Amino acid sequence: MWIQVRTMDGKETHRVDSLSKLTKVDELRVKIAELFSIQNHTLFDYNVGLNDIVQLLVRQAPLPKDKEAELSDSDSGCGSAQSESDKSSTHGESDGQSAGTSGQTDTPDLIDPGFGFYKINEFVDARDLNMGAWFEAQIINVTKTTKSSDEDGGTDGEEEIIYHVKYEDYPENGMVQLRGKDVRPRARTVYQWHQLEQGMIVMVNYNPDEPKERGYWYDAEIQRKREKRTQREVYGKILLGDAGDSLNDCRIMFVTEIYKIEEPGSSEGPGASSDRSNGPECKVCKDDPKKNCRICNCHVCGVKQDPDKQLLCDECDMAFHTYCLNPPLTTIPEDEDWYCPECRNDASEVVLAGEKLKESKKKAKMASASSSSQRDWGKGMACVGRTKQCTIVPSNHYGPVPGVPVGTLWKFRVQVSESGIHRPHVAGIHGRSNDGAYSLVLAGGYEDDVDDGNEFTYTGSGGRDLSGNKRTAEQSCDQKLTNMNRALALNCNAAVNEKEGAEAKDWKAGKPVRVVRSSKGRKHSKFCPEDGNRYDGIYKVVKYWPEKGKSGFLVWRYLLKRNDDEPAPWTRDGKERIKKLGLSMQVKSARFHPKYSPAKSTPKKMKVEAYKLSKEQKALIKDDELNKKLWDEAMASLNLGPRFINKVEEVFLCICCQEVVYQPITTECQHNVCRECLQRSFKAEVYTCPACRHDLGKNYQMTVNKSLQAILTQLFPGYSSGRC
DNA sequence: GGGCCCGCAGGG
DNA sequence: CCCTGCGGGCCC
Repeated sequence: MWIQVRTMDGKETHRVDSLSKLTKVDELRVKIAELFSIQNHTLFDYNVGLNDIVQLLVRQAPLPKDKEAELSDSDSGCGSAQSESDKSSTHGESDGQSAGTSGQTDTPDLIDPGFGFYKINEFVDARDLNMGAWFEAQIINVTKTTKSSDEDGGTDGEEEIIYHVKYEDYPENGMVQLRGKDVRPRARTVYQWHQLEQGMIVMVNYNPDEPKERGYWYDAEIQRKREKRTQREVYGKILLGDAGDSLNDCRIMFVTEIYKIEEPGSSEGPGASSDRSNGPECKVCKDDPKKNCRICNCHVCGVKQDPDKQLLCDECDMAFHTYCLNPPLTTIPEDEDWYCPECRNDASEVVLAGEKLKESKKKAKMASASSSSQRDWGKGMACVGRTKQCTIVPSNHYGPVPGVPVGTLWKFRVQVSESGIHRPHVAGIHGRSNDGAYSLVLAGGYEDDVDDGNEFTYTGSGGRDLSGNKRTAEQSCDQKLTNMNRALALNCNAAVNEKEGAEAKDWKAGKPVRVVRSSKGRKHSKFCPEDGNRYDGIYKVVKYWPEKGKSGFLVWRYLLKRNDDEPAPWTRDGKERIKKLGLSMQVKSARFHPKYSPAKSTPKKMKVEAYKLSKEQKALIKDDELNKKLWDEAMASLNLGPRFINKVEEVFLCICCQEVVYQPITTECQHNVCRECLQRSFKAEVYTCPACRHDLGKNYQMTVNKSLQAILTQLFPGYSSGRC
């Protein structure tokens, strides 16, 4: 097996030969580094695209030395830590399969240098100072040095202990010298789900580049956890170390591998070397080397041996010994692709012209399966997932969402989804065919539609050929009054009629539809926003009917009319209200996405009318004496006009839940945290300020800052709904 | 600027 | 599970 590696600019291409299923990523890294004489590439550089299959077989991690002793009776070096009876109790265990124990049976003796927290030869975790992640390492030497005054402001001449470590998986890095704060006892305690609490600092596996994939081990502060019917979710702030950088609200994919951070001096014995880097790759056999596994080994015989004679099926990813095939293969096939007997399409399955395609495998149907496109899919806002979910109202809620005023503007559809105004990621109508439609988006997808603001026509969905994994296409057949089309019809105050449509007897009595106008609709409607997606309020379905669209195919059409007390955004009142509420384009995705950071979103400096605080608001701000400093900071942004509100939001953001503080506790260290968030922290027996770790004491009296709550409620009407 | 086609969310 | 879909980034 070989792979081809090309640089991004395409100038350099090398073939990496003699790889097998068992090639370690580290080995591959070294090979690539040699070929290109550079290091530290990303998957992107390797052209490993989304959905590309990179088969990794995980090397069995060296067993913890104490476990090794339990499992094998070839124990020789670590008897000192074990009693005689302990040893004898492990006799009888077969040593035949100790493939994972790296052949190095001697446990190094720990040498106490006489100072510092760690002994020579001890297994520890050590931080990589460039990326901030922690790696398994071993102490090779401990020395003392004299601190220079420019570091940490330490006094000149003070002694500092330097740990010389070797990263276990990166021997090519050689010896690295680290200070005490970048070394700690090897993590060995996995938290149980119920032990995880908001505010805890833990060690997690995270991949900043591919957040769904396995990555490196970082410290993280848990921001929230959630248990859904089928899955458990933990979100945290990834702490990148010295630079002080952090990534907020990152979904921790590996919730069963969240480690306790061990305190210096807590190690017992040599420190365990854990298998945490990889976890069991095979869910079936849990990487048990003794088991014959037809999933991670040969799919026919299940035996691990002869990895170089195992062919990987390009469809199902299973491995097959050449000699296990029927008939056996004597040579490795030349073809780029190889399919196992189960996946191979034989002649009888070939789809004849005009025949319906067999829908056997979804993957095979995807357009990318047949094209050789090298595009970098899966990045950007088209493909991001939601990072928060609106829980203020259920997904089948009719009418306005509390706290989201008419005129609210979002850059991306995913944000509209997060807000609860219009939940689908792409679809124009949100509804249920046996209930009704809750919301729709006007984005000019159908040119038959007309819009005069107060009234507009809308075209149903369907009638398009979406094969090729498309989301939209030419109209190519008639639409039916099913799915979302039927849902929207049910909003009309009339008995549903799937043939001719219907007209409401009393249109205002129909079910309310939240309407969002998108800038994409601007080519046809001047009521659409210049940019982004704007919530325009409640409309009702006056009537609906089938008609032949411009395409020549039948489409369902709807007439909707505005029925909302909140003024429409394009009216004088509406504009006034938008200004008053300080509504501005929300571009900040909860996901870390520097390209769309708010600072860059308004490059043009525009002179705006300063934000005007009412007398009452000014008084309330003055009342909040505890936060005088913060208010001074916020008030300095009054000249930003509506963006003053964003500033307030930023200044009074709760560090735990990342929302404007609710029922705020103003700590003695001058930070504001939601009462609930702080209580949660205390429940986890963390009695420090979540923002600065200042010790508040177990018996800290939590007093809600009523003045702050009052002014925040003024500035963010309805923000507290759903927060209690 | 237009075509391609991905993950994601939601319904059925 | 599978189907649907008035997004949106990347490539040409």
